Amino acid sequence: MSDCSTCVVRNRAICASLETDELQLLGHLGRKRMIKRGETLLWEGDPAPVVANIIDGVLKLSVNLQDGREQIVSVMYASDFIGRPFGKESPYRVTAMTDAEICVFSRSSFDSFAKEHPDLQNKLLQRTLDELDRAREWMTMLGKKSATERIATLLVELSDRLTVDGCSPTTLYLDRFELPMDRQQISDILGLTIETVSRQFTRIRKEGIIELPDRRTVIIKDRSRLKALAEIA
Amino acid sequence: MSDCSTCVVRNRAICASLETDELQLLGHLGRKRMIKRGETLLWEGDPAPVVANIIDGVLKLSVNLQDGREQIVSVMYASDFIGRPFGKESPYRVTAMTDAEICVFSRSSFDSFAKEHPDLQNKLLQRTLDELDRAREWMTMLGKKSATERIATLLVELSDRLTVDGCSPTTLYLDRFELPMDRQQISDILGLTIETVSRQFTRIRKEGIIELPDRRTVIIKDRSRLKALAEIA
DNA sequence: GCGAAGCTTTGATCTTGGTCAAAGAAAGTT
DNA sequence: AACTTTCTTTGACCAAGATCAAAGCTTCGC
Repeated sequence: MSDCSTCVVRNRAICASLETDELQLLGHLGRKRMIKRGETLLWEGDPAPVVANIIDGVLKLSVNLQDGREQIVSVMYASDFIGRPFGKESPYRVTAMTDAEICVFSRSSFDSFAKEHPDLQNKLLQRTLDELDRAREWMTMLGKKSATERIATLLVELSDRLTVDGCSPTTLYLDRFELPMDRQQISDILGLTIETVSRQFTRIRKEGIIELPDRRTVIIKDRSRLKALAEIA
Repeated sequence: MSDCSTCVVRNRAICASLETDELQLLGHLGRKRMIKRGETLLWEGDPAPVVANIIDGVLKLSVNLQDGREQIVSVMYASDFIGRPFGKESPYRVTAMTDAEICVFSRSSFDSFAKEHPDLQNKLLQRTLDELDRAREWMTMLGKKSATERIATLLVELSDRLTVDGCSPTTLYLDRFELPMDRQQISDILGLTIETVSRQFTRIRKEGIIELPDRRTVIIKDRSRLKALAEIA
């Protein structure tokens, strides 16, 4: 079991909808678990035995094609909810992009707990609606944006979502952060090739908008120009 | 008010989660409404005053960019649910692609009804999760598929979703149907240009996979080859 | 520290799909 | 029916990004 009251994502995860006593009940069902970078939590087509809250780290949801390529359909951060409650198997593979800490529940026990807590279910619905909005924004990117715009969009999102876990205000943007993924994964998120990703990084670096002290670190030097690049035409 | 018991989508829409007497209560809140092709039901950024079930017809959700172009992020069919319950404004524009009939509820009355009917809310959650899966499939298409694959994918989806409204079994696929959208709209769905769409139509027509007796009609002559085309690599 | 294995970057070339332009076909109007 | 308007197709050309290939860098193991 987990001690929810001291959980760093207590107020941001779906658990925020619960009262203290209900939280304790849920806590008895959950279990903290570490997963290492690269480890896969859920395989597509699996009867999805678990759902989870992300406490720390970054995970990806991906659709893997027969020829070995993959499209990453979502990148999830601390306080996000993972898995497919109620019925259905998970249609995606869920893999850790960084070492991560998650709070797992068996699907069946979570399902029945949720059925008895409409507030939780309501929160879950709102989360899912938000997730849907995010997916559709991504669709617009894939449908309409150029390579440069895609890179800029990703960097802006990361600098927003990668804030130090716990209690940072949502207005905080990071000007320096570690990429939770390599170039290949960036290309799989953005629907580009690794070479194009690399060339675009070089390009906006040469324009002085960002710095890349090493392959994983990004420093945003000119946020307003980066944001302008991320916008469409 | 609407007479839900005779509604053609009664068993497929979210209303299917309700008992007869609850259904009557909801029916008092709903109102049938016709909208004409091209008419916009909801504008992006609006305080989204309504939610609705589609009874008949096809509607699109779109993100409209400053330069007048648009990305269509979803195409919705009979029995689908439209709108953003609980809070938030609608981030998309909702427009009829064909003449359509919908069952509208004011957001506030629907919200409070849903709060008191967990089954309905649960159904709504499952719908939204399904919708999310659909959006992510679309993302994979936009990220990885070629122009030909995109066209083939859309035609397969339409022949599946455009079944005669009411009570057709889900196994029915149409081999002849009317496109609910023009070439421009197809290009806005698939993230292509209208010229590319036209060329790809011509191509698979010349290969004998489909026939195009007029600009709106599609006849699938060789479904297995069309399905093969829709698959990746 | 040396070598192997991975990443990442850069370069050269090619392809797909975009852009620009114009002609054909339907549909709507007078 | 003639004319306008709108939608669709086709053609010629272009460009963004993909592909193929090779060279630099890191990282890791010994």
